[in-house]
Amino acid sequence: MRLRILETATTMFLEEGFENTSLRKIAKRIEYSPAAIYLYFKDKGELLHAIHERGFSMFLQKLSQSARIANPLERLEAMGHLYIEFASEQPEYYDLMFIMRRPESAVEEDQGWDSGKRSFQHLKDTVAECIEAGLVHLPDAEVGSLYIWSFMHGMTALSIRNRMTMYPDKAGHRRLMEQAMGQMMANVTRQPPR
Amino acid sequence: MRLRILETATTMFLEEGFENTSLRKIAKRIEYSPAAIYLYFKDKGELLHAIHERGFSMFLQKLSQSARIANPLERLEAMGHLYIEFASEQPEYYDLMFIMRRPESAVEEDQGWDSGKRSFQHLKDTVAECIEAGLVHLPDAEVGSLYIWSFMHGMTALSIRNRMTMYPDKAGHRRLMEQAMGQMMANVTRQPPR
Amino acid sequence: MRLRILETATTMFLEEGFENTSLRKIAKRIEYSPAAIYLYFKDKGELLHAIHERGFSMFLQKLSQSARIANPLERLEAMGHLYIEFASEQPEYYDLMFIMRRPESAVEEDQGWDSGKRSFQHLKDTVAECIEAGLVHLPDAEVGSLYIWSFMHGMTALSIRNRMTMYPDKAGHRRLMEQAMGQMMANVTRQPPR
Amino acid sequence: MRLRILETATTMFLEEGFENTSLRKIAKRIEYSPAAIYLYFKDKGELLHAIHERGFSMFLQKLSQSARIANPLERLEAMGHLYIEFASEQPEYYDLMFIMRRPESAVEEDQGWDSGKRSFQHLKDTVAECIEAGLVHLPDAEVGSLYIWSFMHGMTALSIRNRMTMYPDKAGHRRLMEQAMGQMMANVTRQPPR
DNA sequence: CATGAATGAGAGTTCATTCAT
DNA sequence: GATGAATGAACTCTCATTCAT
Repeated sequence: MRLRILETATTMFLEEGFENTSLRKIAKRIEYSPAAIYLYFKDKGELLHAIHERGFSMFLQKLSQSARIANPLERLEAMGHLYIEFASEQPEYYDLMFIMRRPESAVEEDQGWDSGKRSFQHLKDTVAECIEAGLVHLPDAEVGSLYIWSFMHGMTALSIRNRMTMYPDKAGHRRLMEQAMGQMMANVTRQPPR
Repeated sequence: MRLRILETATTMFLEEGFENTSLRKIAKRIEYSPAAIYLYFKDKGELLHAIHERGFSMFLQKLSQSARIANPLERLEAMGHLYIEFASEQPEYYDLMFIMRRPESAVEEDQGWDSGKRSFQHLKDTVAECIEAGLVHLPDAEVGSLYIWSFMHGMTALSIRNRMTMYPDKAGHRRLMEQAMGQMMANVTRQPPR
Repeated sequence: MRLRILETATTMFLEEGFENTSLRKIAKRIEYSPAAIYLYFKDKGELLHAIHERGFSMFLQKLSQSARIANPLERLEAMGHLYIEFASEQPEYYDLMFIMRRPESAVEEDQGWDSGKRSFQHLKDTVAECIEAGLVHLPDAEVGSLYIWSFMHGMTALSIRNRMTMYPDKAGHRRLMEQAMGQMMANVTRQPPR
Repeated sequence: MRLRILETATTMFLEEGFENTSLRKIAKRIEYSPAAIYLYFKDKGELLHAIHERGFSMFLQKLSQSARIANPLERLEAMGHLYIEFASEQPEYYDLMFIMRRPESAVEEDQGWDSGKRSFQHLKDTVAECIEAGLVHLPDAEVGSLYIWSFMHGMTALSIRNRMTMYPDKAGHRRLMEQAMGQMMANVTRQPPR
């Protein structure tokens, strides 16, 4: 069924890369006929889209675990941890959602990216709260949240796309990221005036 | 000639991705026969590799413009500007060098990534100097430089791969990035104790 | 269907040689698309292998017609006739099985040649019986059967590969072969002492 | 020069097979340009033809070593040894001359095969002498020589094209062939009446 | 609901050959 | 006498997709 295809496809996208994953191979793996996939998805693009959506739903759910934290700074920090957690646990989804090239058409219509926007808005709100509460050294929620998100994305993207080979132990990346994030949070937090 | 192929290929790799760029299409675009490419490059991989090298050579040259700056903090800042400049002016190369999925084989042998490591080392040295001079609020050059690079990469990668559509004016991204970088530098710079 | 491809391929392998027979040409001849062949055979090698097996199955079946002959000498003679018959009726298969260059890999693993060995063993057994019964002038079944097989193969190979043009009437080759075989049998058969 | 190309080509035909030897590869091996070959040979066919001729010239020269032997039976036996010697020492030439498929055109015009015919004639003459002298148990020179040649060719062809894997030690084939030939000669030689 | 059969398009790559220089 | 540059045609093989059943 639909879910089965989705999961197999996702796994294979990770294992072999998107471009190297053909419908044929997916079909063979789940022991269905290639044609069967077309009963559930119009074409390869739609399959991709569905995975995309699923990924974002998981992502938002993950982040929402921080929603109940009252203190905005603590919430911000929690979001960071959850972000790293998601990227580490679901690199294939992360890649698909945030790194993989989007088809030109999708970019124009900004299709399937509202979840992305919502996430960003969520971050922005939290940052704004932090600023208002004077907990953070950022004069502008807009730029501030771009700054934070960029940093988080940069780390994960470098790791996922194998550009952090100066730290060859890939399993250790997560700890590294946590450390770097600690650094960032320390810098962002207002300095106690002497 | 060789250069012509290289440039066309680079452009096309960006436009369509590595996997979707066929030698045939490259050949057609430069109005050569597919076979002609093989006179200059052993195979598709070698072509990719050549572009890669060219990109890094341009990148290192760009960054080296900051070498003559004595003050390490100023140098660090200059490097940031140059980084953004490179990514804006040569998004194809940036993508190829830092974002595009690397063939598994290349990852294992860490082929063609020494330039990458050298760049990172360069950054690390500068950060270390800043720390030593007490110009910067980072307790550790290793993590500190990962932090800075991640941030820089994150911004450019989001922009290049069309994940910053909440700022629809793509031409304005560069200014945004400069602002965010300013923010980062401000946060990193030691606060004057009262 | 499968059989159709097999037969066309066999014919073409003979006509043009294995290396000169492309899947494309086979496909065109049977008015299918090249891709269709891959529905039935994994690759060109498998196609070759399938033909090979079919050939040997036909060959063994042909030879087995002699099995019921009790007298070993008569059986040996019958085998000779059947051998010539097969080579004349199925020169494509004969060529493929006994003459065509085998891919180096197949040679090393001795793949698909067990039938070949079985046939030879069959011959050896018969020769041994003849020797035991004193019907034949050969002191050794091993060398004796190599001798006989070599002779049979030599004739057919020369004919199939067009090295018997000193007898331009190709249709007459079969009769010639029968005669030569008669000669061989006469020589092999023990001479009546005075 | 011409000879250099010829020799390299021959060697490569052996090493890799005729179909797998391209002009490019030959050119690369002798460190000439592919185009250079065309200065010496009209096309690949002519190159092949030249090798063919060279092979036959070597073959005839080899066989001619037996010409001075007066006793026809001894001469016949010597020819056999020389035949095996040639096939063992120059399997690539033997293959080209006696096994490799001839282009249809060559077959029709019987091109380049006069040497082949001459060799056969030579054999036939010797056999005829043997018969006349009553040294041999063959009632007919025509069929008799076909018989002998077929046998000799069969052995060598089976060995060269890897159909004698029931004797895995390829180096030992030559001894085997000599033995089998001994057998044949014994059978052919008239039996002493009682 | 599912498949078997089929295909057109296209991939990377190699080849024999030509021709201006 | 030799080459560098180039190509058209062909190769094996994979893919996304369709459609009758």
